[in-house]
Amino acid sequence: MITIKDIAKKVGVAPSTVSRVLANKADFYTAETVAKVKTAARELGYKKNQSAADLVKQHSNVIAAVVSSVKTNFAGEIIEEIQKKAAEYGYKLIVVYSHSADPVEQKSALMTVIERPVMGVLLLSMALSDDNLKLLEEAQTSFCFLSMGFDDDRPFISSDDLAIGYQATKYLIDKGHRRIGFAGLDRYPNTGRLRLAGYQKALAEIGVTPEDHWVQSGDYSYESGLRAMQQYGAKTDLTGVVAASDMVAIGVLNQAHLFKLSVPDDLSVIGIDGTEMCEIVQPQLTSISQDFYKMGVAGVERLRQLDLKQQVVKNKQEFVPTKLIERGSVTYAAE
Amino acid sequence: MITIKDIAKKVGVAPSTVSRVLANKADFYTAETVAKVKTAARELGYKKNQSAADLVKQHSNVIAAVVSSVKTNFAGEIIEEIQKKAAEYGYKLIVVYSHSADPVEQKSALMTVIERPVMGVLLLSMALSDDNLKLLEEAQTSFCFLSMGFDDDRPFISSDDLAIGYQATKYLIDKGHRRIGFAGLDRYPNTGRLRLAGYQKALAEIGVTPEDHWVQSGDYSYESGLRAMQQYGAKTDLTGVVAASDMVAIGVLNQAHLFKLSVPDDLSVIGIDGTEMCEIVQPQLTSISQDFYKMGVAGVERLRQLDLKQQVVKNKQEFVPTKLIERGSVTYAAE
DNA sequence: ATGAAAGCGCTAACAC
DNA sequence: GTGTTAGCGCTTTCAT
Repeated sequence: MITIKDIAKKVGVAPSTVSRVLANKADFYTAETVAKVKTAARELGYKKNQSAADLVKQHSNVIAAVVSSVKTNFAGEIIEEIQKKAAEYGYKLIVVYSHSADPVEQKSALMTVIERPVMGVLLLSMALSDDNLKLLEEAQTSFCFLSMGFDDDRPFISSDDLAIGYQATKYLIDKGHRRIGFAGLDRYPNTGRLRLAGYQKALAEIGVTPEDHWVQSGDYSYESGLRAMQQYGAKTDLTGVVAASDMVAIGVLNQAHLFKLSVPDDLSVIGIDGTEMCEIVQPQLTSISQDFYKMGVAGVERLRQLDLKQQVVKNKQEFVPTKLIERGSVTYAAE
Repeated sequence: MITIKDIAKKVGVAPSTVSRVLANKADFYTAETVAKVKTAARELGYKKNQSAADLVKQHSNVIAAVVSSVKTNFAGEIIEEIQKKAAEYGYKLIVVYSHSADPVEQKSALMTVIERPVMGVLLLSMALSDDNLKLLEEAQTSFCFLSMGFDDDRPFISSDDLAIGYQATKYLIDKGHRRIGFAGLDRYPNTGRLRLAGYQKALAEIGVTPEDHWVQSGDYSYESGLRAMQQYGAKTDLTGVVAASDMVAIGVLNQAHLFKLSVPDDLSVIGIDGTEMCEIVQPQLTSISQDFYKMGVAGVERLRQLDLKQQVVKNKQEFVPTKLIERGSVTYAAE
């Protein structure tokens, strides 16, 4: 491995000079030195060990994103936003994946990022176990949860999941639906519980108590949607379904299709997330869009504020607005 | 920041002892010491600086994946495989994203991983510019390209893209098609050129010369598929289309649908990749499946061999077999 | 079984 | 402008 010492020796200067030249510090050295150093670096195939630099500087410009590889597909969209915003500020982004539910794998993913110098960590749709949250809090690293809210005091930027559940359900109610299912929901993380609560609240307002089989659990995946619809059955008495994610909605759509049910005429379906998938399926999917752009940007900004120590985080818990986009999967209830 | 020194001071032992205990080195110390050290570590909220350890050990157990965020969606599948296999060997995985086409962004992504201690880097569907390839080669880091082949001597594990193009086209030909389009192709990276060559070869065998407008360029995205089909037009004389990716195929499908063309009756469409999307769309998509499982596993294995220095890489360039999965988007040509 | 000391590659005072 | 020195947090001989 080639180090600055090797360059220093070859050029006949001190390692510190090499360091300064290569770091483009203000030009406190002759053009000649610069040229010699840079040439030598190139010739030797020098590659900086940024970790060593971070070690002495006690600072890194790497943002880490820990992403739950949950079977919905919005992660890509938000990662792209984070990356773009990070690049604007000269931050790099590394991503590690974990399954939201398994604490051991969670810990491994978390450790991967907090055991090395990172400027901050963004947790994407992660429901961290208590142990792992403690780990993170003790790690002396800035962090912020994205796209998942909590009822304790940890920092997050998320959609208001209670509102989402409510809004989706209310929308179907306003279209005349009263027998409305909720499909593909993962009750374990907060997100799921809140969306369910919103659903129940909207139904309660019109005096409807959901029957047990109306709510079908799952894991936000396409398969969950398929299964939920299979449970509802071809002769379901439901006229509308709130799906826990777009992928679930598509599963419901396809299984309904297999049952020869027409969406939206026989069954209205509304998704959650507003991913690109909505426009790709037939019929196009009416969905509650989460503002992934805003979440990504706000996440990076927040880490940046902490990095700059310009200000303490205010507004630690922040909701970003959602928007219901009407497409073709919902219509008025029949009767 | 709490270091082993702090623990050492608190417990009244040397830092080296703390290091040994915490690293679970063979039990060359009393149970009492172990207990004291571990307790102190917990109490102080000690967090290891793995980078510092890597620095002295001159070794890391992190595999880095550089992923081109090209608009096809197989990356998730292969990353999952890599992660699983890596975990088996105790390696961690970090992922960085880049756009395949922009050398500056490529370089930034590449630097992010080679400037720190990594055991090896896997390049996923990345067409590295010459400059950046040189950078990588000089970095003294093991690497291997995945899911993209090359005609120089760099190491890769990929599907045989020429064969893919040929196989897809030949399949349509065997179904009686002669006027066959190729949609959504990115000619820039090798992958695209090879698939196109395979397509041309298959057509040449039956004495058909593709007309200019049969081949529609793109970037593997859904939108590319839409656009390609728009170019072909509602009254296209094509009876079959080879799509450069599943997402392109779906774009073609949907635009055909808008044109009131029935797939496969009016137009047969075959995709490439074999992603989960194939089963989700209507009609289900016949596609050439790439074996992402095998690529992920083989990539990790190869890095591991290099890491262990057990053997030099043989079989540096390796093709993994593809498989044509018949679903519902192709049928016999009409006439 | 544990301590002392050296050093990984780099940067940042502080000299000169 | 550039060299000297110290040290980031950790591991690893080599002693004892």
